[in-house]
Amino acid sequence: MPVRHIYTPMKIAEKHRAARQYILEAARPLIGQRGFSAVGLAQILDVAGIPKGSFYHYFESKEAFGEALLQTYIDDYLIKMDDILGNDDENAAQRITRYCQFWRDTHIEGQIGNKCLIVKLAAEVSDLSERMRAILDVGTRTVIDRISAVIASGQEDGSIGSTQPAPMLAASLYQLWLGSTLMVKITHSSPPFDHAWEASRRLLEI
Amino acid sequence: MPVRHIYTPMKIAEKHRAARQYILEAARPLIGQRGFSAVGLAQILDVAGIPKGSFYHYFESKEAFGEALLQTYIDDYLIKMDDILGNDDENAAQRITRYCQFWRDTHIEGQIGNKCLIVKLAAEVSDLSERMRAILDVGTRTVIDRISAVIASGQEDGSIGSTQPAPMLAASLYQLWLGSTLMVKITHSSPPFDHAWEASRRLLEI
DNA sequence: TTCATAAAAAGACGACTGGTCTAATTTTTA
DNA sequence: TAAAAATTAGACCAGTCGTCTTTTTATGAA
Repeated sequence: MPVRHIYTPMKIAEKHRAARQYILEAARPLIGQRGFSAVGLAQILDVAGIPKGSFYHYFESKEAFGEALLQTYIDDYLIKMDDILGNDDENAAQRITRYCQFWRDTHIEGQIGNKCLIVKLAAEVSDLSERMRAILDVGTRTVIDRISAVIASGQEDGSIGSTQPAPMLAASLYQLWLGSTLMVKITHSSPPFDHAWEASRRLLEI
Repeated sequence: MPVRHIYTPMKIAEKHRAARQYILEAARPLIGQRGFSAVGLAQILDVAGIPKGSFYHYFESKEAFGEALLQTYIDDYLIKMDDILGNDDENAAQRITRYCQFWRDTHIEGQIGNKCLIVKLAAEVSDLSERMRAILDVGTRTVIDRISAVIASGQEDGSIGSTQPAPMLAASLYQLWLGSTLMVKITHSSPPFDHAWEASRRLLEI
């Protein structure tokens, strides 16, 4: 690489990054509601206020864009998760309870753009793109690991009664809530969340 | 419309019904793998061996076709369910076990065309078509009701220990397995089913 | 400040696929 | 054989993703 002066390239790089972010933010509610394949790039870019022709300056392809979308969603989700599960004033059972409540709140009726992209896209994307599937794989594994850690600490502090292996309990809980969210989508009603919560309490013995 | 004689329309009606059936059968594996929106009518009709122009003689629209697809899938599924759950030689716990095993077998790796359309389409279709959502709503409700009935009989015959309300247990189980199937899709591995089964045993106390 | 150069945006464009509909053809009935 | 119905071919237009050239903007040196 040739020697070159350090001419602050911040402005350009910054604008580029910001535009990328605009596109991802504009896409999230659209794709969260209609799915990945069903939403065209034109519409996303229109909402983001970025010209169609510029898309390939920010993403290599629609699939690469989908990967970035999932990854940023998961990154954001993990931050929120840490926020909820990391509260050290509460015992583990209380933290799990808050997480379940957070899950419910995310999917209340009326909310249209903020719902869980994992629930929405898992079935569609897993058979569509190996790379997007891999991102979901790692992402859900991470989420389950964090739940598992809280459960393990609950088994120590006594707030969780079940002596089942924490990773297994965590996986079961995550699956249960994943399924309940699907049922909420199908039934347009909230009882599935009530059932998930009741079953969670029984499984954890809290 | 002019008066017309009753000229035995059996053959025509029969052919019509058969063609409709061909289309639905051809579509099931395609849509089961790639989703509803992602599969075009041209491809479905191509596989079915029906000219593209004829589609609207069999279905009013793609959405009406989707409704029929879901309804026939659910009807077929309920028949299989009755077959599995209706075996009177076994007690309720054994019948539930067989149903869970059936669920697993349906989603083993390698199987591509026969997987559960409800899992595949729930997230996509619920936000896309109110009528298709309603079919899924009634369909899943029916499935859960049958599971509930078996659980109730298991609580009577003693093979199921839990005294929780059967409808609630049934809903929880269904959600759990729905979610586990999503996780199997994401992870390309079967442990989610193992976790679902273990959690099912705990919830039912069998 | 001015200018040459490089980076980025713009939007038309191509090749294709989507669901739908009309006009023509084939088949069936009287 | 003539009338009617059922079926089909093909056109249609809106939409898809991705590419390409032109225009605009930003940059660093003189």
